Amino acid sequence: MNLKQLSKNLGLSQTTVSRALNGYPEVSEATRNRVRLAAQQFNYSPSTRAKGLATGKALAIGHVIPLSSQHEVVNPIFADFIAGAGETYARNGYEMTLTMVEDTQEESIYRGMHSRRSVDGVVVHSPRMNDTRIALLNEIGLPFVVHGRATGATAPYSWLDVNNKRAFHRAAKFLIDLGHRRIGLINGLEDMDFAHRRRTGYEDALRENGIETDPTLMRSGEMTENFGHRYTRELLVRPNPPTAIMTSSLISAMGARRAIEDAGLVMGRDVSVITHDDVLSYLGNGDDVPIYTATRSSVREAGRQLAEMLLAEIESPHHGNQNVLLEAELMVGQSTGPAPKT
Amino acid sequence: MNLKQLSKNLGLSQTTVSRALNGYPEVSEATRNRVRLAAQQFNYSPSTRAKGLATGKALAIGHVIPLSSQHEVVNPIFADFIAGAGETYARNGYEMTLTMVEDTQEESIYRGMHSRRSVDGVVVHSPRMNDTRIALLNEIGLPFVVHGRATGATAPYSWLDVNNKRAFHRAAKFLIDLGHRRIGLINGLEDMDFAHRRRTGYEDALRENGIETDPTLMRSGEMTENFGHRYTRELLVRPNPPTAIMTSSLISAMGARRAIEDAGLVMGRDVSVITHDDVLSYLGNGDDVPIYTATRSSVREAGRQLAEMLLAEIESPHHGNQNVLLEAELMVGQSTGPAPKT
DNA sequence: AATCATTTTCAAAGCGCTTTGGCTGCGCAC
DNA sequence: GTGCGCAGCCAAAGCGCTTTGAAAATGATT
Repeated sequence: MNLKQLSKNLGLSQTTVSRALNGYPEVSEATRNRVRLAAQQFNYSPSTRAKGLATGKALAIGHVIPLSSQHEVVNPIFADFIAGAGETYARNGYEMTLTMVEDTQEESIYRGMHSRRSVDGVVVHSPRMNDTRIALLNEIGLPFVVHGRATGATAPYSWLDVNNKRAFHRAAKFLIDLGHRRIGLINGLEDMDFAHRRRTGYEDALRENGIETDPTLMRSGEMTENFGHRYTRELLVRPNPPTAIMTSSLISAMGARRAIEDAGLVMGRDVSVITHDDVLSYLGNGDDVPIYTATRSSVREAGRQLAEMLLAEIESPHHGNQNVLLEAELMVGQSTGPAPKT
Repeated sequence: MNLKQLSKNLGLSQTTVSRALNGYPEVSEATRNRVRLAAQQFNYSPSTRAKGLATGKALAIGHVIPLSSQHEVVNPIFADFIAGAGETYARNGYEMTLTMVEDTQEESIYRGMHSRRSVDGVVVHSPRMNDTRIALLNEIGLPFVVHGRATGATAPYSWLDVNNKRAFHRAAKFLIDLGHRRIGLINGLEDMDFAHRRRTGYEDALRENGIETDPTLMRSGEMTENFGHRYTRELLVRPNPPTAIMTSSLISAMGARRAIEDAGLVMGRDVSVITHDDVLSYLGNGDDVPIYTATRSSVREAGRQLAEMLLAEIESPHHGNQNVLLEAELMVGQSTGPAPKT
């Protein structure tokens, strides 16, 4: 069923039917109802392609997910982020198109999206330090919002981010207050902007409290379970092992815990752990009392909000850039305790 | 830059330019090269929408991800599955559109996709027992491939599945051979078809070896860490606790391990664990020696293959249905050992 | 009853592409 | 020199919608 057939059926012109369905005022309520009913009855909905052609809008948002070319790891937060964004799109009649791409080819993907006009805007995921995508998107004029920020980007742009620096600052301070002096950091890849900020927060807290930072206590890598395990093990066999460890994700925290227990130690007593928790739906940090003390911020909620920002930007451009900084909560769980006296 | 401008620039008709770019033979190689060069130079690529309108194809595949309406859990395998499928689509010039939807509204989503012709085909995720989507898609004539199977579906359809029944049968047999008699099952939601099959494999193995199945040893739910933990704890405080546990995902296995250790027991010595492992990129089951003994099958590879099946179906319909059954490997890790003598 | 202002409807153009059905001009056979 | 086949190109229609500009119907006003 298409517009032509539907309007013939109703004995109306395509114009009228189109207008009736799209809520234009120059159509009487009586006919509008008649049209709506018929549309429903015949299960008519306008072809996205034709509509897009006629209006010049794609009614679609692109998400380009970079796969780090070496590791081929899919960041597990995407599923939840996208679920959040998807809710917003669905409510507003937008589609979401997903492209997974090696980070080396991202530029051509964005150019392609723009020149074939397949999306009205894009979400930039996992910004790196000095990310080149921002300049690129500004240049080609494709609306976008960044999930995170890109230290080093010169032009202004819209973003939504968690206050990673403050979160890790607070977490480190919390450990210091408990008497910890040697605190390990198991961070995400530090060319990622968020990981860089987290390290800064951690280092600032140490310095402000008169603790020298020790590069051998910090490590960055893909946030997998194995990475958390491997590096925690390395830390624990040192002559002077840390009494506390901060990790960038619940998954690497689980690896850390495994290493702690492998070493015959008890998490929260012998070694404290604080992690960042993105509140992924399938992970969960304990039922009532959190297992891990954590800086917490829902990535799904971030997805919802960011999508709204992007749609607003698309529907009324040139309203200036929007910047949203979400604060993470510091939730105390069972994984932290006073530094053991040696 | 659009076709019209490009052809004017070249002093050729739109027909010729279009044909040159799409590789039709009625164009001389000389002009074809000239056109290609110019297209590249002006960064021309045809509008997907216009192309779609003209050809009647959308060059897009829809993935509809059901969110269980009660739990709002995003199954973590989607990220990897979609990464796999995305590779195939990218290679073949297809886009992927994603819709996250409460399972109660799926039907209208599929109907909508079809009537607005926004996709050429869809992937059906997480089939349930007696899934109604298969009949629906057959009825409206939208090409599809199911990731999994739907026990109870009457009409034939294309699917790609892991041999879940055999995998769990083998795993249970493996435990029985080690002397285990009381084996717990922590399964996914059993209205999901895969979970049902896994239970059947487990039960068959018990019965074939003269062990009575005990419903109080089995439980099904969302495959979260917390679920694995909670139910393992329940099992372990029973008067006659199981000596082995099978779980449906690495994540619930991690929860099970946590409960085992909370109880002061050692996994692999006091309680054996076997899990299914979907080989998610960020999880990893140990580095060299697997931590968990597992039935293993890469969901990412499944995504790649399934996407290929779907594209084949779209490009040459009526070739009959394709069915692919992947076998899971049984990888022995450190989480299993002989049943403790009581 | 005639006029005018609204309201309601319509025909047709246009969005950017593909594709059908010619048309042109060249080389070859007769 | 006429005719034919073929390679190479083109004009125009059509895909399903929106939107412009105009016409028809209605109601209010005198």
